[in-house]
Amino acid sequence: MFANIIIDISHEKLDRPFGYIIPRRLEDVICVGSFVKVPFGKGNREISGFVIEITDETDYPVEKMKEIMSVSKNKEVVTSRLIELAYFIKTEYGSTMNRALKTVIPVKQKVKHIEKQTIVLNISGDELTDTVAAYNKKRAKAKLRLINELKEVNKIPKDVVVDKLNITNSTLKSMKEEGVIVIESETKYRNPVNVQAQDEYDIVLNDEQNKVASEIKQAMEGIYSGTVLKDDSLNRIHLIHGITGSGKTEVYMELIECAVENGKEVIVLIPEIALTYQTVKRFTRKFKDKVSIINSKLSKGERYDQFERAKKGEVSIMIGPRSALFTPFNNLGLIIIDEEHEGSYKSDSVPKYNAIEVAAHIAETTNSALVLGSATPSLDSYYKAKRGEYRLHTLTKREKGNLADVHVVDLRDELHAGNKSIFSFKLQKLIQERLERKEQTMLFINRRGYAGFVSCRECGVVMKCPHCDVSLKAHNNGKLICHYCGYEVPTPRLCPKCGSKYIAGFGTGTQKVEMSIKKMFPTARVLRMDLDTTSKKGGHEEILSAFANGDADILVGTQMIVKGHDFPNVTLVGVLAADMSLYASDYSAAERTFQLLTQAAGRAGRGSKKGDVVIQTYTPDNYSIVYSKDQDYESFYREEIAYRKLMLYPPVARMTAILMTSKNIDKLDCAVGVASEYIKSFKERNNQKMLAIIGPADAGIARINDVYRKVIYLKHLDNSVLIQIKDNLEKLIETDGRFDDINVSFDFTPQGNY
DNA sequence: AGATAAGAGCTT
DNA sequence: AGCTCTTATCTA
Repeated sequence: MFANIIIDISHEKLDRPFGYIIPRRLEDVICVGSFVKVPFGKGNREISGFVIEITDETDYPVEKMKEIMSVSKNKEVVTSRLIELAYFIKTEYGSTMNRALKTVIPVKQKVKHIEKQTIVLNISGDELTDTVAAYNKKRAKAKLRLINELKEVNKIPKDVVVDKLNITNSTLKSMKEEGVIVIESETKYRNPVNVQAQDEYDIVLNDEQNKVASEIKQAMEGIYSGTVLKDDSLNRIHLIHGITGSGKTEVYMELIECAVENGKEVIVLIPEIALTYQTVKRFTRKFKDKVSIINSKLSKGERYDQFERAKKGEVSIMIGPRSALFTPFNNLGLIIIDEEHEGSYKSDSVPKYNAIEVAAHIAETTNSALVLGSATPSLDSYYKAKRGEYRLHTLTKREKGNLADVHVVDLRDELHAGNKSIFSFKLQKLIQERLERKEQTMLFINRRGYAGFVSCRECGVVMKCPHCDVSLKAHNNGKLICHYCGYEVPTPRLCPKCGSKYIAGFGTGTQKVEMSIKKMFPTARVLRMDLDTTSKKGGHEEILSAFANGDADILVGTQMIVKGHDFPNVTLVGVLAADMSLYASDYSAAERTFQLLTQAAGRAGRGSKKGDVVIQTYTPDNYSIVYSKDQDYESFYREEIAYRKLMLYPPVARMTAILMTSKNIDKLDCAVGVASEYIKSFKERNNQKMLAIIGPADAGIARINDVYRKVIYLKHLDNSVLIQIKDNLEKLIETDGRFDDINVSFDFTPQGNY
């Protein structure tokens, strides 16, 4: 017998199955999905691999074939269903089969080869060069790269975090042995959320919820009984558009119950940020120990255990972020994706899969229903629903409490009225009221750090990161930090260019808001929540529960505070600079602004008390601001989709971003030119009048970590044309020497800009 | 010539 | 990716 094996090395040239002989002694232990060790290459070095097929015939000469050495203890590491899914992800999103398999299996296998590490050097000068030479006899490429990096680094004083290097683990080990202090990127794990059985759960659905639930349940019964066909997406995929606080979760509960009663298993995706004890409790109260939860803070083992329990049938409901999609259930019947508009459902590392698309594929192959829910559906999903690809359901009534009063404040008027603070008079007055009434306030700002960038008022020079094309952000620990590569320097007291002492921060960040609040309302107890405080204190949950317990009067934070949390005592929400996200120059800026404001406004007045929302802006007439005031999704959608139609933007047309990066700017310029000429000639040759080519241009951030970035956008109504261009371009890139040292990546669903 | 660095090809 | 064999480049 032979086994076809995917070698555990992620490289295009090895991205195919290799045949191995299954020795007699292993015949009973090896199955499809086994994780094995095999001899590979000259010198027969021991490499791991996944068995993806077992067969008794082979094209490869048996006498040249090697034997499998050993099998890992647990027989089936990946189920056949997940191998198929990995193949889908590989072909759909472009990655090696090895990498696709790894995204799909429960335990993140150790990445053997290149890992990003932060290193700190405690040596300099000749000593440094000698050290590097000493431990790098063999690996020419790694060595060269390292030396180049280190030469540059030499200029920087010792004991300073210098850079993030791509180095192999063995090099890292040797460096440690050589006495170089190496700080590896830390991974923090926390204990899983404890699932405790609680008293029976208080659910009575209102008419509206009932209607939606029974419609979807009817479709589910149809799916399970086989009357709904595989490609009947209208019955298979459902979009629930329910305003904030309309009780989507109650509907989910009802649907989950229906699936469980039919002997089916359920996956519920919730954005990581909303995966708090509060959220999870609602599920465990109803479904008790049938529920399992995973989050990214679980250790590999803990996470693996939860997936094993699902595989054995010990649990039937899995709640988690994006990766919970890969729960190895044997009898899946329902996938729910809550807050489906959330950006976190799109993977940002290779393979860049979209959880909604993958879920749709899983639903089709496992005969399950897919339910998407949001108060502010993504334009993409709503468009599909309108076109009859998804079934649309709406919830218009707020369960308890009323929609808050939304006040839009024009910041230009405030300035004219002599208000120099970052809080409008209206907001100040309302905060004061809340403090007196012992109610809570949330203040939201779309930035972190004490201030934005730092510049000299004398000569105008802006403090920039030496490795990235972005300005450094000032933090109140006296340091300037690059938010892209982590580079940090102490804040200079004098301008490094002209020596002026008038060097100061601009803009407003969460820290500055916190300070200003404390100054203006000295008695107020303020909590701050942003990337700084959450990483320090080991998670946002701590801050949120402190706020929920009433430990503070005001919560100041970035995006993360507006997402799906339910604080009954919050009656005031302030959005300090609503336009901030409008300035992003990509096509979905208005969509994200509308989502953000609507979700933020939905935070106020969840309890019995009336709520107020203050939106401060310089552009009060912008439609994303006007419609969010009344939570008028429909009108926003109509205006936004008209714009997308006019401009040929997604979801009306398909778009591809071709991102090209290189350390060498001249080579990059040349390559980008070649690519763009090629696409233009493609357009001519094939008479593709509808193909729009934008660029090439610098990416939004033109340089990150000393790597230059350029981008070309393509738009077309027909995605297959874009794929054709991609295939042709890839061939060109492989053969044309002008693309050496150039990294090219294609993104077929670009969100935000590059 | 001899050493060494960059390049190309292959892996079952 | 990592190993080995091949070719280009450097040192006197």
